[in-house]
Amino acid sequence: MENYQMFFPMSAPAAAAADQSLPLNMAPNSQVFNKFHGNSVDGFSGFKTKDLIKKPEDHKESVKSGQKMEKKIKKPRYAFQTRSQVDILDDGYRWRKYGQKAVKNNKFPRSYYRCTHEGCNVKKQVQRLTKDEIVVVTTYEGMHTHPIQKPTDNFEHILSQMQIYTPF
DNA sequence: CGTATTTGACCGGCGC
DNA sequence: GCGCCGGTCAAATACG
Repeated sequence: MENYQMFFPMSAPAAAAADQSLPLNMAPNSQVFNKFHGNSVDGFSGFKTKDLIKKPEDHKESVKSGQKMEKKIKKPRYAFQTRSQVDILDDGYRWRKYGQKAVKNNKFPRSYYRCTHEGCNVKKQVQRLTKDEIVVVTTYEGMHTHPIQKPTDNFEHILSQMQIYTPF
């Protein structure tokens, strides 16, 4: 694959609309991307939080008696779709691909990614719609527990940091 | 040479 | 119990 460098208009794509109880600190002092690539019209065509989750959670609790667990919050997943020609939507985090499966009723495969930060088990999956093959659905699962580590952003960050270490 | 990606195997849940 | 299905693992491979 080629390296398509995409810039996302928002720094915290999915977790921004997260209504979870997790202490999300996606990118507190982070940056604002304004350079969106090409597609000026409707970068986002939709945003649905838990609509396309196949199953809420009917899992039996790991604990049976004595304690009650929040059965509401199990695995928060946030999906949003983007119009893009490429699948790789770089949102600023490092993702390592760990799987790819074909989806039923869809001729395009679905890719599974995982955040490569230690202790940060955020997963995401990228899927393309058969109906509109320019629509890419990205589903996030979990919350990042570390600041963003976008290379480009880091560059600016490093530059600003350098001013601390250099007398100029 | 170290790291990320690829890709078939594997595994657990669920329906029949 | 068996087979399908969705998700993950891991060894091999590609890539810088």
